[in-house]
Amino acid sequence: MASRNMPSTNKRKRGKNEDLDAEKCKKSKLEPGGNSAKSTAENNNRFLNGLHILIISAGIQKFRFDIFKKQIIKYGGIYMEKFTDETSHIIVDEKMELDRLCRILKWDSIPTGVKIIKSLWLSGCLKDNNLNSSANFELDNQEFRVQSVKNDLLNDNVKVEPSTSNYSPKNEHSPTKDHSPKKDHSSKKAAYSDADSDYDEANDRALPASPKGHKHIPTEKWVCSAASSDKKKEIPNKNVIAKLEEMAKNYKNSADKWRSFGYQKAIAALKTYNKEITTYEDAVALRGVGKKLADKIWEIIQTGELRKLNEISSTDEAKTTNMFSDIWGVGATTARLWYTQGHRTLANLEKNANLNRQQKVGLRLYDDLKERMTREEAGKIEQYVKETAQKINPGLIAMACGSYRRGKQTCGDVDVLVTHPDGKSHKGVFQKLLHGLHETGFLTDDLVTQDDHSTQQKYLGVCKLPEEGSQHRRLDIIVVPHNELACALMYFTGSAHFNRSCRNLAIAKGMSLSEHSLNTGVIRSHGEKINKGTPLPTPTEESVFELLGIPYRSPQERDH
DNA sequence: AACCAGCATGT
DNA sequence: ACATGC
DNA sequence: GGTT
Ligand SMILES: O=c1ccn([C@H]2C[C@H](O)[C@@H](COP(=O)(O)OP(=O)(O)OP(=O)(O)O)O2)c(=O)[nH]1
Ligand SMILES: [Mg+2]
Repeated sequence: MASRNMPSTNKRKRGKNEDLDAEKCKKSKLEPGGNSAKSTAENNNRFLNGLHILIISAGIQKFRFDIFKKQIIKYGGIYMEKFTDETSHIIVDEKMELDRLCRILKWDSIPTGVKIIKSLWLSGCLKDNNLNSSANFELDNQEFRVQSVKNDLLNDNVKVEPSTSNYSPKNEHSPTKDHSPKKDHSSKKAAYSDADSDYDEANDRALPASPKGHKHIPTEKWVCSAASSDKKKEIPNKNVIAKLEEMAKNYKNSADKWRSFGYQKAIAALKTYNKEITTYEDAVALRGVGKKLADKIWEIIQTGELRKLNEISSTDEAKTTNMFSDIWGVGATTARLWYTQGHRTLANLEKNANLNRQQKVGLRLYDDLKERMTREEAGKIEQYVKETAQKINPGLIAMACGSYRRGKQTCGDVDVLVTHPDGKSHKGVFQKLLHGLHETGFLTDDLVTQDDHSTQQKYLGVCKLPEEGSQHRRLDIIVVPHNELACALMYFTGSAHFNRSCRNLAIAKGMSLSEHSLNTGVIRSHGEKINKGTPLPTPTEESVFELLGIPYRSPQERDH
């Protein structure tokens, strides 16, 4: 990411890249949540002042990488996205070798005046709050460097594996992989071209790929119609899914959202593939599962464990940031900030960290809000909101969507949609409804709302049934105009994965789908919408499916 | 190397 | 602008 | 992370 760039001879390019760099610096200085007195004091010790530091990401975990980045800026250094002639320090992984570095940076030779230092140096500096000597961390002397570079260039085809010492995961994998092919993957891949109906990248592929003997391609060709409807007692690949979900969570909480996204997509593919995966080939044939994930899946199948996961999960960082991220209102950025500030426990957080209002609620109700409720309890909450709404106006429609509408046996929260058939009486409902729900003490805490309710579209809060032993539960309410009901229902029913699939399909068809409308004639340029397009009439959910060109799916079938 | 959904609210 | 969440 |  922050590497592969121009030879040292090049002056930096003007324009885009510089803007980006400047942008990044600005961003990182705006730390969320404010800082404690302690860290303010730390900020004054700008021991990295004037240093232009480039981190080579290869071999360095994203988690550490991001902390480095943030801390460099915090302590007065300049974080560099790419190598320029201003670069003073290059931070590399402990296992980095000079020839590899040269290839990464496309260097013919090593520039002078640049220190190439192992990352432990930076770790030490940050730990000691001091610019330590880098002598013990610099890579070997120059003559050696130049030579090794030359050798590489001569050899031309340098595929030198960086993993010289220690174990090499790849090598441990490949032999095992060879045991697997009990299958001839003759008709394995992609027999069908589902270009037209590519409604979910992961799922569309998953099904067609599975039937080795199934001649039927009938309607199941679109996972849309059959996908998640059947609840199984035995979930195939359960352990694999569990491990990958942990990986996804770890990466999410280390702010590597796209890596997490990749895992989640693979998980979705596995869930849709209703059979036990037994071979590497099985796994890699799934859309959304590439070689690296197939390797990991294979390892889990063979050993029941994933070393990479054990490695990550055993770290203090992962444990702590995962715990912090379970607080409502605390995401990856804040969790990691608190970690780098030295916080390790929830109790410590309460006393010493800087929490916003939502996070204080989240922390206070930590245990309750982590739990899912039974479907039955969710039904009672829906009913409570519905009755309160209809006391205000009997014509109001209120229904639980989300996991409840999809028929799940447990619900993480209750998502209530409110509208009115006359197309206008939904206005002003928030004010009255929230007042009604507060009045009885049903709502215990607000998380996201609006003071004057003038343009409010959603309410996120906490409620508690008036019953013995009831727990605090998350409640989401949206109020929508009746002409947006279909799209709002689609959105609020989900699942989130399902929504994103539909929206991806919409993009592919030159449309755009949101909770408000399905627009056509959308023009995008460089990923950005130039023209919002025009809303299509969508009287029913069915009409949305039809306009998207996919068969209707009941809520239960949208549980991806 | 770009893309991976689109939006509301809080700070 | 960014973080967080739906 | 994967796909295009
Ligand atoms: O990133 C998201 C999250 C949610 N939603 C939609 C789909 C989802 O079904 C609905 C409600 O969100 P919630 O987080 O409550 O998910 P859920 O499907 O109801 O699951 P849970 O049982 O955890 O509440 O909002 C999205 O479109 N994108
Ligand atoms: Mg929900």
